[in-house]
Amino acid sequence: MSAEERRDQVVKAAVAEFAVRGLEGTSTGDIAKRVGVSQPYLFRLFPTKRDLFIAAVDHSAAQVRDVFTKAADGKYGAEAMAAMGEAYQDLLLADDELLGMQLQQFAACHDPEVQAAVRGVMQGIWHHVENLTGAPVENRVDFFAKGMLCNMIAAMGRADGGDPMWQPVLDVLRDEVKPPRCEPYDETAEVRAGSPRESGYAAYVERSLTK
Amino acid sequence: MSAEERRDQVVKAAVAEFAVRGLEGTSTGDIAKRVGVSQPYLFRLFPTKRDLFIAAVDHSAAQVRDVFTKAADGKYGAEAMAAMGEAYQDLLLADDELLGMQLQQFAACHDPEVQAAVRGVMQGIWHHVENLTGAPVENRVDFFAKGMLCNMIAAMGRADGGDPMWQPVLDVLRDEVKPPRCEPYDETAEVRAGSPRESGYAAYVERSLTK
DNA sequence: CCAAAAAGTAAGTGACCGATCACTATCCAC
DNA sequence: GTGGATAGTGATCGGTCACTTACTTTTTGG
Repeated sequence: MSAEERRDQVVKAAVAEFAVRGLEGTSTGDIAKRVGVSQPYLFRLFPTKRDLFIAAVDHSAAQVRDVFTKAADGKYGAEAMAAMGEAYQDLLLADDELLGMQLQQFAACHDPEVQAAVRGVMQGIWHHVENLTGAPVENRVDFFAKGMLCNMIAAMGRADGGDPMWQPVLDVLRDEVKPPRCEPYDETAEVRAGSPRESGYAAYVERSLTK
Repeated sequence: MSAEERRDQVVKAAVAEFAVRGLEGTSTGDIAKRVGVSQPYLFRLFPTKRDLFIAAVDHSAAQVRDVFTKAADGKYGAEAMAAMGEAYQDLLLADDELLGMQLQQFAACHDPEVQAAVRGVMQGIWHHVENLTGAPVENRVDFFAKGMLCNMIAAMGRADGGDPMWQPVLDVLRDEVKPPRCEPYDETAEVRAGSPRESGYAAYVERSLTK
């Protein structure tokens, strides 16, 4: 198997492991065992454990961006954001790993290199949402804030094992995230100067692909 | 020094250490060194490292509740929630440890015992806010969601070292968290059946004190 | 066919970590 | 003062972990 294929496998396994136990709680041996290779071989594919963690962060962020892109396909403005909110909640329910990485990547931000990576990744998602929806900053803040609350509630226990007291909260989130704010915003408003929006969505995707 | 005083010292040191490196990333030796006692002595005060972590979670949650209580003193409804939002943001700016513990406690939720503790603590804060403000669930969801977003942004880098791109986001948060929703809610609305509100704020404080 | 490059591993290494145990020092009631 | 409770420590143990080295196997291009 080529090194590149192995690297992909390793990153996926790393996401699965890091999402549960975090950067410091996961051993490289656990990841190697999941892939089915020897533990030392990981260090030929990635120089350090931290680099592997950052690759896992990048991978799961790319997944989120893809889901947003697909959800918003052909839509714009409030409609696009509604579809994205729904898609994100479905994704959280379907995929534990994504939630775990969200939690763990912020917890690992005490490491400057990880912090820089997380910052870049979150900027990417932020601009991606901006480009996909064209929504003003207030709506995007709301969108992201609700997403973070979803993460927190999911961390405390998924719907089954968890406490039913959060159910009304989740109901509110479902109702409110889908149309992120009740009052519609002005989709014809001009983009403010210096906004990354001006670079365009296509340009952004291209940039993130070539990187 | 009495064991009880030492325990308090240790918990405070544990908050400082755990907030940065998390449950798995912090060694008991680091905590002991910060307190100025030997590492084995920690295990006479707390049976395991995890128990100490949970004590740290409880401690920082009590701090948040205290800040909310003080901020809401003499106020109710929207006014109380506005004061609490402001107090929370000030607290986040003034106290790195609180933010760190917020991040780390959710990341450590893969451990069932930690998860149970975090769930209890967050329920406490949730009901506390409910009792202090009497605000309906939509407003509290908004309040908590914005708080989580604050945590995330702070994790990616505080105002100084960080990226200025989040400044407009913070501005929105400042404007919106203070009056949590622009439209005022009906403060005379009857409390829904089974709501913890019926137990009353004073009763809640008493319960949390005797615990 | 063969040599070089690439894929992959077994066996370690030194450091660290949570927890235990056996021990000492200090205080206080009688 | 003495005996018991309590505060506190040094030494250490079994185990783990990230990472290295030195080696073997497989693939591949000429």
